[in-house]
Amino acid sequence: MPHELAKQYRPQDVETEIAKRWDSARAFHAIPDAAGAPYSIVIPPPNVTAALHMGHALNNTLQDILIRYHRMLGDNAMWMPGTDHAGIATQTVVEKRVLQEEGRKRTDFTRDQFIARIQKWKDEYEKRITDQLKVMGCSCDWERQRFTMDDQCAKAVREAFFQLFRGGLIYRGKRLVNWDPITQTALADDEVEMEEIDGNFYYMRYPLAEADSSAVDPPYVTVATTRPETMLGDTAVAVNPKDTARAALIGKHVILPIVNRRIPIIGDDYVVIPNPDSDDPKAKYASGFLKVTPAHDPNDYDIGKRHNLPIVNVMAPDASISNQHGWDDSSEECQPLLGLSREDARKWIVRWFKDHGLMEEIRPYRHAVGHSYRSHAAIEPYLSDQWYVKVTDPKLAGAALQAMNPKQRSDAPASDTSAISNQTSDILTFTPERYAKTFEQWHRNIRDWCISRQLWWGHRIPVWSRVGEPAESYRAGEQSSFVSQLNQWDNEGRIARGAGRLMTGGETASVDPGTFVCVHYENDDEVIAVLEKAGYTQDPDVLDTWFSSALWPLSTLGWPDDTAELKTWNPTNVLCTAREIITLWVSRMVMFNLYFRGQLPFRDVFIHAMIQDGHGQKMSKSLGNGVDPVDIIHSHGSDAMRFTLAQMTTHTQDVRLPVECVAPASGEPFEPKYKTLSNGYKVAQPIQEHKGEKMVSSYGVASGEATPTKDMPAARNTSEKFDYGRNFANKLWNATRFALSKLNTNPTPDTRYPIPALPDRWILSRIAQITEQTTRSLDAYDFHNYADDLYHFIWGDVCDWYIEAIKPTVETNSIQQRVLASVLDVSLRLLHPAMPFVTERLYEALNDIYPQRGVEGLALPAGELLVKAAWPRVDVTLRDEAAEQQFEQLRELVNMIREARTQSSLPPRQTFDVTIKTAAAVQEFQGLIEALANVKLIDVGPEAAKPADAVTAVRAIGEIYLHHAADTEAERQRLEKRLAELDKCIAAFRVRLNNKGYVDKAPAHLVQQTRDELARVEAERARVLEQLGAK
RNA sequence: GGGCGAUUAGCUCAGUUGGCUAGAGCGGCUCGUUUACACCGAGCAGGUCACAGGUUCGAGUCCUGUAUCGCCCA
Repeated sequence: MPHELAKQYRPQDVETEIAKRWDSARAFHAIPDAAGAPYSIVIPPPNVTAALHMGHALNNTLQDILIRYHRMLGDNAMWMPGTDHAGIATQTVVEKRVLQEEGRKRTDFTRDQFIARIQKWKDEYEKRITDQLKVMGCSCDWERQRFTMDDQCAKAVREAFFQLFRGGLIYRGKRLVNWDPITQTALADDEVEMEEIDGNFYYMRYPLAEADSSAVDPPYVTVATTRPETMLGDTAVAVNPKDTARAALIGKHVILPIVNRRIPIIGDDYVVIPNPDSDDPKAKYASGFLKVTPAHDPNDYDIGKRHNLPIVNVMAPDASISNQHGWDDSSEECQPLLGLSREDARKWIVRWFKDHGLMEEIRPYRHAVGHSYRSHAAIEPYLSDQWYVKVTDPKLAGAALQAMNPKQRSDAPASDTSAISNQTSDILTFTPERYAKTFEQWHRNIRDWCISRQLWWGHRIPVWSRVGEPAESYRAGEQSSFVSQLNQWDNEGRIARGAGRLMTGGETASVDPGTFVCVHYENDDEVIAVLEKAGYTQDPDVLDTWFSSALWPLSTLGWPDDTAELKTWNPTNVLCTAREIITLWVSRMVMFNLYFRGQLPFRDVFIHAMIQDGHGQKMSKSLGNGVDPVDIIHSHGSDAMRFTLAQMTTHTQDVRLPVECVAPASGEPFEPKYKTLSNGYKVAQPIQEHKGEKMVSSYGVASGEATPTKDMPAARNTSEKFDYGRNFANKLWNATRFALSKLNTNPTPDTRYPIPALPDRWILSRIAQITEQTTRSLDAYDFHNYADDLYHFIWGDVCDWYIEAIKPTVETNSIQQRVLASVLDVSLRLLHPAMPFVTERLYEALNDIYPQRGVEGLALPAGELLVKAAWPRVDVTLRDEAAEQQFEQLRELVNMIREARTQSSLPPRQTFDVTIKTAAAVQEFQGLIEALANVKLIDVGPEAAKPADAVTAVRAIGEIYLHHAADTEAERQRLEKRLAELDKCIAAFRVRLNNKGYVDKAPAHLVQQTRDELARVEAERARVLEQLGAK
């Protein structure tokens, strides 16, 4: 039964039903041993922290285009879906929520209780994300969906940790973390907000220590600092060796006031050389001497490592001054400081320096200080024990570098690339190429990876330890049965001991091999019981989220088991992601997949554009300028969103997407009113009003500045950008609707008849071209051109010209019907990866009415579902250059007539008599001209005579005359305008041809081409002049 | 501080290895509802390709510098 198609494409009528059909056909499910070359993609797992935004929509649209394309090519295509637990981000979001709604803090719960709360959040958002992807039409293999903390992934994480631990690639070390002294946890860098505050630069004098220093003038050095209280932990003063005025002091010492610590003056390039005239505030305010406090400043920590300086930590975890955490030379003078807050300590020390004549100057200084985005307390760089992966090892970073496509490496031999091109399966290639550099530089400058986090939500570190006295007894062999038990388990691969080395204060020290025990299997209760009985406890920390993400192409496919999935689809074919992910994630997947499996996780990396708002700002939750793809699907439909996104994304530019509000009751979109925040960002005002309707903007919701109510609901967002795709979907819909009304439902099945008419030969030739173009674009990840070419082919060639050209004949011409059906079929196939819903629906309608399609040179075997249909293959014989050329002539003549008609303000509906004077072989398409230009041809030919009262248009191809329509003034203006254009053109060609250099050096065919063009243009000019003369 | 990218029509963007009379969509203007589509059709207007040098017979495209904007890493 033919389905009635509505007059307009209404996505909401179609999308749900089509999604159900795909689902019940299990169209997205792939099995390892099925036919076809393996093709696979793993989704960059979205964080369960929040719902997806437009950036995800773009990311997943592109992946879906690739997967659907390869599925149609006949590959065994599998797209692995899943989500990421996103440790710190999710835990923080839930903590905030619980505090807001129940007034309870995390520490009011047990660890297990609180994890259960996070788990609930995860379940909710995992579902929401999955639903978002499904309404977008993402053809993921949903039966395989994974989560980075599910059992299968946990098993992979455990195995990976164990192997690295045993291989000596995991160690325990000290690190400065971002410490929040109020909540007493470490924070990730992106949880630290920079805030401008009004502070001071303090210029403090440290006396020189050397006996002869009284001879030096002055007998002290002046250090400049914004944080005087940290001076208690100073272990050096640094000078830039290039600083000629001060470098002489390198090697001498100073006595640290109050503490009376003798510390060296060292040379380090990091120190800024002062320059009072500089625009750079650092140089302007610098004193040339930098106090070095390795325990309390990240840069100083690095300097300390370079110079092997001691690390003196003068603070307790609550940031009060303390001599209990790594400060053992606190003098009598220091005693009053102990226990003071850092703020009070600063006051005390400033006063002390003033009182002792050592405070040279205090200058006001506005600068950025990191604050906890949770407690808003100033962040304290704080030294603590952490676990590391030794990614600097050649087995990790080195292997990743080796795997790069040699053509994309900076040390590539410039000339010889011939041997490389056919080894593509074993090398890592970036698109666009420039991102290879990011990857390479990261690995060349890589630092060991801190993998422990002081969190509850995540993979618990599988290491048991007993730091302190029990290690002694282990060494002494007191519990020999215990030790021999461990030895046995070690041999059996149930545990691994030691953690390489323990780094302290820039040095490394051996650790008793019994201190840290990694337990291989999560459910090995026997081992765990014995360890815990012996006083071991499991490390309370969890792993960095990226540790489990790094295993994603392995864990999702079943590793460490040697599954059929793993064998079939790892390496995957392409990873499709955003720029900042190259270092965070791509790098780690490459290192891990190579280390654990000896193969790349993927062969290609495609980096796509970023989506910004209409003001060029990155979309972010806090600015409320993100757009939920479901909002766009609501206003424009999924296909429209997908197609527009694909068309917008190019290899160079980020994309600006102006965001509009939708009034909830009327559904009308409008541009919101904005305001500018103190940090310079432009955001929508929290409450918006449109034609009397009041609503809360997404910024209002995100910032908490307004709360949606029944009378003032939250507004959806939209963007008129997506009109582009919506209109296109509608165009395709109506073109098909028209075609279906013209197709005879009982066509002759014969495919081998000749194709007589010019439009048919022309459009089939165009089919051959567009198929080749789109295929090439998709293979090159060139989504913009793929979409753009199809848009212009379908709208321009198929609708504006082909369908218009066949209107007079198609109803009675069964051959033409067959071509028309085939043209539509190919269009639907080519467009399906980008617009799956509407094409699937139209394919169904086409199947109902006209099931036998295809012509000679173009096989189009019809199946039930387009999602499983074959990508078109065209025979070279379909190309018909003669038809293309002729159709071009036709178009030119029709355009001339249309132009002359409009410009002379002639009624469009009136059918004019027309004479055409041209040498072109017009006879073949006279009828087409009449139909397309709405004219009646009176005379055609090279010698056709111009009637007396005709409007004339002139082009190189010939002249057209509209009878009984002379409008002398309009025509004269038109001819003069054309004359000016031609004169400009002729002048340019002549300049070029009069240039000896051009004629001598440019390729001969180009010179000839210029001569031909000039001749053409000059001939047209002569005709124009002739017509003007007649006026 | 290091790296990468951008600057082309009022707006958002194309412009493949230098070889156009520089393009598209939206917006604007003028016409038009003889049944595919007003989410439409026909036509028109609109650009010193950020700026300054350079290479070349020839530069939107390559090189150098300047300005502005953005991103990534520290």
